Order: sequence, then C-alpha cells, then structure tokens
Amino acid sequence: MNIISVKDLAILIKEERKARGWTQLELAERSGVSRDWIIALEQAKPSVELALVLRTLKALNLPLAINPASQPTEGAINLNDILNQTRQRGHESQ
Amino acid sequence: MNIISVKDLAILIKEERKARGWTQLELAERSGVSRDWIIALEQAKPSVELALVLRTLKALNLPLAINPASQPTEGAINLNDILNQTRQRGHESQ
DNA sequence: ATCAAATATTGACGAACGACTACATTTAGC
DNA sequence: GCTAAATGTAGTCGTTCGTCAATATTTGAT
Repeated sequence: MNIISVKDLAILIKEERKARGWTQLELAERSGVSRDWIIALEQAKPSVELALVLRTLKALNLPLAINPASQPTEGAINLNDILNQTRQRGHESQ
Repeated sequence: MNIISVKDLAILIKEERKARGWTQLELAERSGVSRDWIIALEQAKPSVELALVLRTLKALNLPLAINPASQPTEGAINLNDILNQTRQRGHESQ
C-alpha cells in the first residue's frame, strides 16, 4: 500500500492493530509510547514524531519501503539529471 | 529500499536530492519547509514531523509504501489472529 | 590559493509536542 | 439494560519543535 498522507498511515496502523487483536494500550506499551500518542497517531495527527512512528511500525511488523523512482539501469544516462545540474546555475548560457 | 531507522530515510533523501542537483534551499522551498528543517532531516533528527517528511518525499517523487505482512489470501483463516483474540483477556480459561 | 555558493551551527522565540491524570463516551458480553 | 473494558477528550506541565537571523565552516570551480 502506498502512503501519501498521514491518514493513510493512520488507517493502516489501526487496521493492523485490530487484526492482531491488540488494544491501543497494548500497542502503546509494545511500541514504548503513551496511549495518548497512539490515539493521536490513529487520528492522523500530522505532527507525530517520525521516530515514534517507526517504532510503532516495528512493533506491528509493518515494513516501510521506498523505491527511488529513478532507478536508472546501472550506468544509464539520465537526461533529467543532466538538465537539472546544468540548469542549476548559470554554468553555460545566462 | 527498506526504512527501518530515521538514518535510512535521511540518507535516501539526501542522495535523491543530490541526484536531482538540488540544494537544500531548493528542496526546502519545493517542500514548503525551512532550510533548517531539511538540514535536521538529512542529519537524521528523530523528532521531525511526519507530515513534513511526507511533503519532502512528495517533492522528491519518492513513494512511500507499506506491505501489511499478514496479507492472508482473501478469506483464509489466520490462526494467529484467533489465538490473539482469545488470549486477549480471560474469555475462556483466564 | 581564491572566492562564492552550499552546508552547518548557534541563540532566540512562539507554538506545539508527548506524557500524565482524570473524566466522558463508546463498544461488546452477559 | 447492565457492566467493564476500550476508546476518546480536556487540562496541566516540562520539553522541544520549527522558523528566523546571524555567523561559522565546508565544498567546488577557476
């Protein structure tokens, strides 16, 4: 599942917690955070600390992954990168 | 790539930013955060706000994903879940 | 080596965090 | 319905966030 908003994350975590039959308190203790914080997270509070989120995902055995979009076939030429780099400041024209 | 620590995330973001030839200021503006915050993120500060992280990933076109470990074949019986639910409190044997 | 850009550090400040306590509300079994 | 557990809300408190401004320090091209 792709996580584009905090709400996505919140829903996923809540579902996984329930799937395991855990209460919020149980998840909180397993994650090493307060029950308040779990509530905030499941309510999609945008400002939750990243490290605590990672701890919670770990407690739930939910692996977080990122696929670097530009995985450009080892050694391939990436036109975008080159353009960006020359554009960056007036290396040539301008 | 799997993200298990804030440091993983920090490294990935820094690399992607450089791959695009962006400065910290450039990434900050595109993400709608301060340059200070980008610095903190790239230095793996554990307490960065989740929402800002998501914004930054979006600016970099880095999609975040989670695969619910237990993807139990639609309709299948998950013994672990059942056990957890009965264990949860003394429904039967205490 | 020089010079400018990029990156990092520091201090100040208002705002908000996360933990805790206590209380209210909702949910689920009997 | 009744009851207890689970979930949510409100208030307080110490701490730290994220932003800004100013100042090092590092990096990279010439």
